[in-house]
Amino acid sequence: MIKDLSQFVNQEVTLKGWLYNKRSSGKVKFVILRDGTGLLQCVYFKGNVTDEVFELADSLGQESAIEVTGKVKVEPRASGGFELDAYGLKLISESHNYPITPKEHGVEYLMDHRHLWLRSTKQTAILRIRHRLVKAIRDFFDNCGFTLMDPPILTPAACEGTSTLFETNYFDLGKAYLTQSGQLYAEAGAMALGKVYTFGPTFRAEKSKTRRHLTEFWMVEPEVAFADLNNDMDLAEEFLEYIVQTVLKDKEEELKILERDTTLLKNVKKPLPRISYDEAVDILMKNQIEFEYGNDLGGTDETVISNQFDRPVMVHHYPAEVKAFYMKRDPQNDKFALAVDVLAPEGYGEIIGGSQREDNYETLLSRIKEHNLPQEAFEWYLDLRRYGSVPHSGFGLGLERTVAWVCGLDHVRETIPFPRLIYRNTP
RNA sequence: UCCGCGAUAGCUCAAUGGUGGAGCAUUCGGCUGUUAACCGAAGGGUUGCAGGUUCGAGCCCUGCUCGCGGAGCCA
Repeated sequence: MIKDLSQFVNQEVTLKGWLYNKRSSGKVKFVILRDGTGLLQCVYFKGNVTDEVFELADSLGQESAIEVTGKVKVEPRASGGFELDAYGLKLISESHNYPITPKEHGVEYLMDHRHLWLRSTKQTAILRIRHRLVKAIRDFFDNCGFTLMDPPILTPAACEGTSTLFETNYFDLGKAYLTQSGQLYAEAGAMALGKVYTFGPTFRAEKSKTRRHLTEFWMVEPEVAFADLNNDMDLAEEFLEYIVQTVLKDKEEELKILERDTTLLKNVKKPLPRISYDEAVDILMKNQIEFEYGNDLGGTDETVISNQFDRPVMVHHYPAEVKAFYMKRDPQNDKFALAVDVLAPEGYGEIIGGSQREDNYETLLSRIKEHNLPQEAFEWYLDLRRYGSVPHSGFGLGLERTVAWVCGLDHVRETIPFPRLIYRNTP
């Protein structure tokens, strides 16, 4: 593979891949090979190679699948530091009029050709960082005694009762919905295994049209028995530090390709600042932001607040009214929910939302009624409070928002191979 | 659902109400060290759709379609 070439200097190698680009200067052809691990400039001199090979090099279209043979040379003039003094060239399969040229393209056009756009340097860097992030997330929880538990994707009712969900017919049982969160099921898991996490796709049918929204996205949701809100925040900051520092350490090359300024990412270390909703509102007031006390924080509010800090900030104790029914209220003041949102810096907004859960049967039942939720569908959830209920907490981290933040992208649509947006479900 | 912006060559974009252009891509020619190579030439258009105003509309007006950004909702 191209990434391993430093071990093969002055040796003959044969590599398979695709033609990324080519340049020519009469009797010299520069063929840039792409193999998924990097780029390699292959040099063909007329006279050093057969006429057939030279003509073939001349006729290749962008993204032709090829096999090249030559000697690896240290070459400061080539990007990457190595090049191939090439003499062999085989065509595996042709490519002509490749739709994505080395010049500029609009996002809409690139998204129409997403299946091909994925081959480009920037996109492969993003996909590798996404992969590393996913692995870091799994490693963190696996090493902390969590058990992975997969929740169902088809669910009988809304988890939180607020979002609009994708609906489908489920045989004779009526409607089923695509899950918007695995959390309620994770709570059942926490009562069985102590510490669990779910990690899978979730769906929202909201007509959200912003750079932070997808209709299908991935979320990781840890849930811990015998944990209160403070334990939850402790876990969140340790978790964030681990996954961000891991990517910084292992994906330096990819972050460089993306021209990511990693100054602020390096600050992602515990302790993260913790402020209450009231303190957050004070910050808004000091910055002359128009804001009605009691409302949830909007996108611009989050940006103003997070700009006050040099690392992610945790905002806790939100007004209970703007939060989900299952969140436990503060025993000191039941106007507030024991909830926490983690806001990423640089305007990336909420990447984590979590809370301590209501563990009292009577209270939870009355919340379900207040929110006009179908009690029958939540009987199993109420059982968790009937049989050995304990304080427990958890949070959800949006993978795509995290990838966008770490990569410094201005839209989550580039963080997932095939994004699903309200006006796009292809390719 | 609401607010704002946009749609012109395969792509990215120009064009004062008066003969629709450029760069890249494609094809052909030139160049023995190119770095989104460069130089020369050629082909390439129902200006998103439907109406209207005007002697004349890519440009002005109305409606529609599609897209982008934001709000709300949320991770």
